[in-house]
Amino acid sequence: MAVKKAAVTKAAVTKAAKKPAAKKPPQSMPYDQGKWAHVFAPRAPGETRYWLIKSEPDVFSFQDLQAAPQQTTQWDSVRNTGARNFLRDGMKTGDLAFYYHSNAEPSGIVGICEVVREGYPDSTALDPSHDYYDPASVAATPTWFMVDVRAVEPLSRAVTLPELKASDELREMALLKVSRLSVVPVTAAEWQVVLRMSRSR
DNA sequence: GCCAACGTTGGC
DNA sequence: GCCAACGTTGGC
Repeated sequence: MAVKKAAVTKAAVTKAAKKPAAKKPPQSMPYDQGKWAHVFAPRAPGETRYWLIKSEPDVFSFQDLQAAPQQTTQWDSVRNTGARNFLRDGMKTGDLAFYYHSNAEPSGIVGICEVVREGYPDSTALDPSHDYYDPASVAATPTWFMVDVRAVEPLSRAVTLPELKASDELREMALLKVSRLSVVPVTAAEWQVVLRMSRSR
């Protein structure tokens, strides 16, 4: 059963872009040589890494995850290559992830979940009847991947986007630096800062 | 391979 | 609803 969680298609009509492009875009490079190389680097024995996954609560909230069988779901329907690389090659079983509610009131980090199955082909991309079917992705060489995540616990208090932005210690947080990636890495230091914020007040 | 058009995310 | 950011597509 495939639940759409990321890359939610809006019914709204998108206006055509109209500004002349002036800049030249940075050359894209292999993900393991770019600024995210460290999240794909070999790990120390037993090392846990941290992530943040976004979902619109109207589509699939943290409460929905808690209510799911085994409090687990497939993190499917991601159709962005950067996020795909994190799902396919970065996240390992036992890693922890913040659960972020986007397009919410307020947007923010609301819970913690755990990776319980490492990247495997996203079945929604292979199913012609699915809204997120991608004919370019075939079973033998799948383009899109997903992981399974299980709810661990809600934060005792949600940490909102304005709070995250206001923190000097989170100035370099990927969530705040790179827009529109539905899966982003979180450093161990940032993880602790957010937890501390969630426990305050 | 370049780059303009187009599509999507998500904050505001 | 608007639009900045940025990824993808496709004509050439």
